[in-house]
Amino acid sequence: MALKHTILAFLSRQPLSGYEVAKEFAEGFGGCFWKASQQQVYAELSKLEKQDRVIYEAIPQPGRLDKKIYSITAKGQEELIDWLTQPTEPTAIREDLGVIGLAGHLVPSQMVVREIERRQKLHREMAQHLKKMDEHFAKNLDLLELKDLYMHLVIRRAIRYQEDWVAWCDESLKAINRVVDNLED
Amino acid sequence: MALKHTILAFLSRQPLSGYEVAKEFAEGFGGCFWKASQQQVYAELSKLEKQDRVIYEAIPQPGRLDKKIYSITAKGQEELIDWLTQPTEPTAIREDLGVIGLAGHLVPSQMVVREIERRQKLHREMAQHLKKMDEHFAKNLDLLELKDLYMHLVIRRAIRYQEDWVAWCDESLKAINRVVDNLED
DNA sequence: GAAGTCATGTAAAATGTTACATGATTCT
DNA sequence: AGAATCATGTAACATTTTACATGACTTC
Repeated sequence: MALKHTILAFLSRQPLSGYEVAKEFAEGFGGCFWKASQQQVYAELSKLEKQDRVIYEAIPQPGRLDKKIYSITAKGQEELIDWLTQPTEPTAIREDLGVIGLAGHLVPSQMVVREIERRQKLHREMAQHLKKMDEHFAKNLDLLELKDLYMHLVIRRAIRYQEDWVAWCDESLKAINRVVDNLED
Repeated sequence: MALKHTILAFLSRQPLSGYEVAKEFAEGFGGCFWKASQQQVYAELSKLEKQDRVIYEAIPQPGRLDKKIYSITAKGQEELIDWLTQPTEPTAIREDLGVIGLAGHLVPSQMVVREIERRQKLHREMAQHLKKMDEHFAKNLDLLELKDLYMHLVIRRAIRYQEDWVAWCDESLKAINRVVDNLED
């Protein structure tokens, strides 16, 4: 399970509130390669706090709930490093669109085509968005310190992933059209 | 949730026993884009059976437990088609190696390099294996009927995915080496 | 004789998703 | 005035993972 470790990794860079951690997952770099809901984040943080992996400082805010600023502890960092030291396992692809490969013959090919086109557009947009996030790093590639280079590489991973989807959609649409045209002759 | 639908999709091609479905996930095309353990498969199948999405015929086997051959029912096929008709959502990438982008600075860069090299080798092997599975389809690309073309496209998706990993590893290793060399000067 | 394959499951624990709940502030 | 953002959570449910359990047949 990497949710725990991802949160620890966030906090190893800088102290953050639960709200900020959740936002990081939803919009930030974290969301490039891991996903977690707000509820999961709050639950995990309070668990980590009980285990002394993180501590928080409650900041009173006028007219609002206290903001809990979480920081990683020595114990937390130890565990994180320990985890970083283990070999990683490739994650299995879990992709709904893949089921079409098994059961696409049950629906008209036009529907498959339309769905692939829809997905292609989506992935194109995501790639675009990620590229914007990466701009700052990509521009100064030769000046980056290691810490930022790693960040850049993760975003690059996500960009490639999205672009690969776009290319696959292209390839697939062409192949389907070819076969469908053949059948019509 | 697509486990249910993936199993229904398998069965829409041909009746299978629980054991065979599980094998499909572990080794077959199904494993390209979805993953499920044997226990999950058996649990899901008996649930689907109670809901009349599938039925089974028990085949007695000498000196062995009965083999339960599951087939999809009309109701099951209806549900599957219904599901195929909905738009799919891209799956979030969940990838342990990504955490390194956030916390790689906590360990020596050599360790990061070694891990990326290890992963590159793994993905190269997986791509190789998938290409073998695809050979039969790739050879007869222009003769494939739609059903088999879809299958080919799913395998292609998986191949691209693995090859994209390999290329990213390459790119990343070069970038890290460049920065590390700079620091040493 | 040991390892691997065929064949089925149960049970507990960990994780993740969905829905609900509250309430002030800031932006349009 | 309504929507979005900041800020925290609880509870129920679904899903996944891990460990356990059994036993014959086949291949090295």
